[in-house]
Amino acid sequence: MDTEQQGDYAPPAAVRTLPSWLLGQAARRAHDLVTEALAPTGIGRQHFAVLASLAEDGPASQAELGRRLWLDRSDTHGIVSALELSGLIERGGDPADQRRKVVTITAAGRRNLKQLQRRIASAQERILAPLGEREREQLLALLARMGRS
Amino acid sequence: MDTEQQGDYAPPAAVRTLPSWLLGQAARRAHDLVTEALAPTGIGRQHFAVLASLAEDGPASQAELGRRLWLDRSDTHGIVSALELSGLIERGGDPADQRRKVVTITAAGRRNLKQLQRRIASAQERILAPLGEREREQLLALLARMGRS
DNA sequence: CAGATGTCAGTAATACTGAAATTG
DNA sequence: CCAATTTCAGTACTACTGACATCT
Repeated sequence: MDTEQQGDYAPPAAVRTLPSWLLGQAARRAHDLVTEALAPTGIGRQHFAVLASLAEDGPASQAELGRRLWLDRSDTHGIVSALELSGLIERGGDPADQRRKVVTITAAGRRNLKQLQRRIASAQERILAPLGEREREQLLALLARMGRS
Repeated sequence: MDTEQQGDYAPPAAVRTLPSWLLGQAARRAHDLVTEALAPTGIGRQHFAVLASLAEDGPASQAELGRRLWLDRSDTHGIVSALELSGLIERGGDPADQRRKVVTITAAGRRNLKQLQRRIASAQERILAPLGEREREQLLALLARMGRS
């Protein structure tokens, strides 16, 4: 209840100018805006990612879903379970490999996905609001290049 | 144990191109590199921030420290307690206001701070490694402008 | 037997909530 | 009486660890 950045106060330059700190602040703000945008739907960020992956890249086992989305196997299990309860995905056995459970997005899942994408898009808009069009492209290009090495 | 980004796998474009997702990935990487750089010292990121704030902006009550660093009052208490145990700060009563405890950095704290700053600086170097000098400046300028609205 | 998969229980780190006690 | 400060206990979310049973 105190973390909200206020009035005149600011961290010292030794903190405020750190790339890691600036990234953390921006990411936190982005996280909060997306979470807030999704809140009314009862669906979380990871759930959205799973739906998007299934819609875009097709059905997959849970383990493969985790690999696709860089999620822990253990966490993937929980997310998929919740989505199954909501009827947004189906979890069926794989005849070719009886260890696997093939996860497929349902019609309801696809329908829901579009709603979610609209909400998320508007959150992105708010996140990037302070920047102009050219600056947004710059930022995204720079961030995209920071993934490796 | 599965979150590590691997080989050919990648999230779908609907996720991979989201500003919020890109920020999250970059921030996570930055967080991990800083944490790793500080690990041998037994001192965390927030502890560093407290030391830096005290060194740069002078002594403060715990509540004011929290305001300066955008930390929760409750968490500030824990961080300050740990730093006191290590002898890096001192927590003394405020004669002018007996509710407050004035937190001051010690000589050992200042000495330690320089070591920490070196470690953190080298982490920043690794974080920004993929970018050129001009690009680094661009990125930081853009991030700095995303704090408000 | 090694390796992959799904599942579960539990931990760690961080951010947050709510409240009590003390003092201004 | 209201507000600020320190402190504590507990919650929520996310990421992660370790283990087990099942199957290839």
